[in-house]
Amino acid sequence: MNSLLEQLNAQQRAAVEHTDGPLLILAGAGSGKTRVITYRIAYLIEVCGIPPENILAVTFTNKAAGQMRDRVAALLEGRVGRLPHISTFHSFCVSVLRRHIERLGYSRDFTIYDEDDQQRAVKVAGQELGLSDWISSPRSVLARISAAKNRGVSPEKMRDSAYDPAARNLAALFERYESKLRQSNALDFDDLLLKTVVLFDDAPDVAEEYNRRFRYVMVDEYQDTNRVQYRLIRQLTHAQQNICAVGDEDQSIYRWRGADIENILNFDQDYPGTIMIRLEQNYRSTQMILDAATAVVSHNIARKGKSLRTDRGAGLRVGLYEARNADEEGWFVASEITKTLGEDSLKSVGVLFRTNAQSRTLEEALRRNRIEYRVVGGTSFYDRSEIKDALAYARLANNLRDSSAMQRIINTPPRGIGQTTIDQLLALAAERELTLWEALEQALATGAQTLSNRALKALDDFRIMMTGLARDRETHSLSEFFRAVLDHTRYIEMLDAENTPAAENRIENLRELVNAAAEAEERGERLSEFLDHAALVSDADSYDERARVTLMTLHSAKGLEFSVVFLAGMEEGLFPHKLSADDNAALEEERRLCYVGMTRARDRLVLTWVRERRFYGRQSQEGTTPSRFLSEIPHELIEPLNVTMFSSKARTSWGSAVNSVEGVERFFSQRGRDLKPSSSGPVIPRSQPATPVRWRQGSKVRHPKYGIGTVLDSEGVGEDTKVTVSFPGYGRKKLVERYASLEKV
DNA sequence: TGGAGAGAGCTTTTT
DNA sequence: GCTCTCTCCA
Ligand SMILES: Nc1ncnc2c1ncn2[C@@H]1O[C@H](COP(=O)(O)OP(=O)(O)OP(=O)(O)O)[C@@H](O)[C@H]1O
Repeated sequence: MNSLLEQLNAQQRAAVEHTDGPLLILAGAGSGKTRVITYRIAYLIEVCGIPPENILAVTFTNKAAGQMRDRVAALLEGRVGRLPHISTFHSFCVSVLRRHIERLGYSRDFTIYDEDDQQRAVKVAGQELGLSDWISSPRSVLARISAAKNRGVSPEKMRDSAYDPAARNLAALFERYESKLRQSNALDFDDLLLKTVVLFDDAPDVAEEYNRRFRYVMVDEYQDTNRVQYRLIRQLTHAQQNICAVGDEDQSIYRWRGADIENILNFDQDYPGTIMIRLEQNYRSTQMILDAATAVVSHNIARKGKSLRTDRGAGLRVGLYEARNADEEGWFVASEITKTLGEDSLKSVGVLFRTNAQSRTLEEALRRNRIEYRVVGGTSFYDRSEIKDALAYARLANNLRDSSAMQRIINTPPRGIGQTTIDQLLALAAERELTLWEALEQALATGAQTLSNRALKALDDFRIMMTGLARDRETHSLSEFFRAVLDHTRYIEMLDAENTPAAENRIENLRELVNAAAEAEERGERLSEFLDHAALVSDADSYDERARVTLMTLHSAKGLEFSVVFLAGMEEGLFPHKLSADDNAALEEERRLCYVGMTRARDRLVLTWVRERRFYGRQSQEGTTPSRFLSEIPHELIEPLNVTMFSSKARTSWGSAVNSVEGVERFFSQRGRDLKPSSSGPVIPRSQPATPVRWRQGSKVRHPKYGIGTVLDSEGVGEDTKVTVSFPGYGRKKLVERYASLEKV
């Protein structure tokens, strides 16, 4: 009990013991903010005797929520049966809405629309309004709709303040999009938050209920709350004011999706009597790392500044490596990881980057060096098309009004319902303000003349099948239901017929889905809960602390820590990203992102940048410039690592000269590009004169994943030969002989 | 209607 | 390099 407090420093303890009244913890990276929340929850339960169900802790990601849940459980050591409600903003809102959304005129089995669904809805809205041509990309329209929602702007408000045609078009689309979603009984991600706020406004009794229930509310990463989340927290705490918010203004990295740093800066005005506690001891990083990170973020003008110290000792300087291209960057990172894990196989390594596109090259390098790794984010299990299809069937069976799900699968597998037929249904739906399902029923009932008999038959078969599945949903267990879906829709049959390794892979994934359903069933989940889970746990390959090596974007890394961190792609245009270049506030956000990334490291931090980086595969950008963030780190904190690539003789003669970023650059400009790979490190592949004999153009080859394909081209010799092959269903692939295990047929 | 093949455009970051 | 979209043909 008291041992809880013993594991905290004086300020942290003060924060934990201050249980009642508003509390704000504003502190830098690695100072134990999250730890305070965790201990505070345990303290409230164990020492103050607060029932767990009266405590709510909100985080931004599932990853963070899961970690916090685990830590609280570990602190309580099973002495308390139930755990407090620890969840993300979004899943908290879903749990509220699943109970009370009827008050807003939706039904409780509402569907959560993902990005695909949203795009489909925008496109349909555009078609109905005759604005299809005006929409340059549905994504940008959606981004603006989302921004409006996060600011709490309704379609009506947008329309009333629209003075030019473009703004009026946008407002019209927004309005139609909203009515499409409502008609489909669907909410998008932003709605989950927004509708909860509206619900609490419109139904004060419900708001009261939650205020009474959650006597203690904790919010992690408060600096990244947007306006809607802010209002939600206010609503939840207005009665008791027992709120504990923690955050760090230097780690605010979600301004672009509406996060408002004013929320944390004005906290004491919102909650009179706020106690503010600052934590100034960093427990994570060495002095070198901390100094380097602080130096970078100090370049932000709009910043209060705070002090942070560490007892962890000076540590190693921040490594800096300049690579010729992204491949070499990958090889370098891989060889360093091999070295690191060779010294201590229990170390954790984080490989962080600005954009998801960087991931593939790095992954490839790790794979080739047989390093096990995990990727957080990116395409998750639930993003795969076959899984989405299966879930779309389930969604439609669950909610026949879900037009987006229906549009997705009405002709997958192909069942003779082509684009013309679908267009007619859509037109009918638009004309009579029907859902797609209702349009189908009406078309069948009235025997719409414009549709061929063959099309009508296909539609009727589809209707009968879906009605059957809707019934199965009620009579079958969750896993049986999914089996029925795959069976009755002949989805597996379609994949079987393809008879390719990829199709088998997809069948395997679908089996996995059935397994997941069976597990959910054991936990007592219903279909709608299962679907919520699939919609909300988007980074499904959630962070596994046991994994030695983890790849992810800087944004995903927030809140985590690694013994060794690689920050790849430190180049102007990439980081800071070129799209932030002419907006000072955006640039400062990039700099904070850099601070977040650097402070993830406990013992060692290595920054890498690349001289020539390819974008979209082809266009090679001529000569990149190292990121400005690199030059913002004092030279004495940097250790140039390229030196190790040369003989020890070269190192001594150049040693002092390269002890700076400029020095490294000068060094390489004088030396040219003839880097010699170090003898211990992995071999850098280099292209060789083309003498193609082994892979004749037009010959057939077999690939374990893509099946049989036709050779289009090959370059290089021996094991390094790169063969370009066209695989039916996959298109063109460039494969390196050594890794691809190609077989001649 | 649907498959294959070719071409265009695209990527910042996430719940 | 990848994916969505268009076009052509059975
Ligand atoms: N009093 C303490 N004694 C020992 N270790 C501590 C203490 N406080 C925090 N730590 C350790 O310091 C590290 C950082 O803590 P935590 O993740 O809670 O910080 P944070 O402020 O939330 O960090 P960030 O904002 O950078 O994500 C963790 O490994 C944690 O266990």
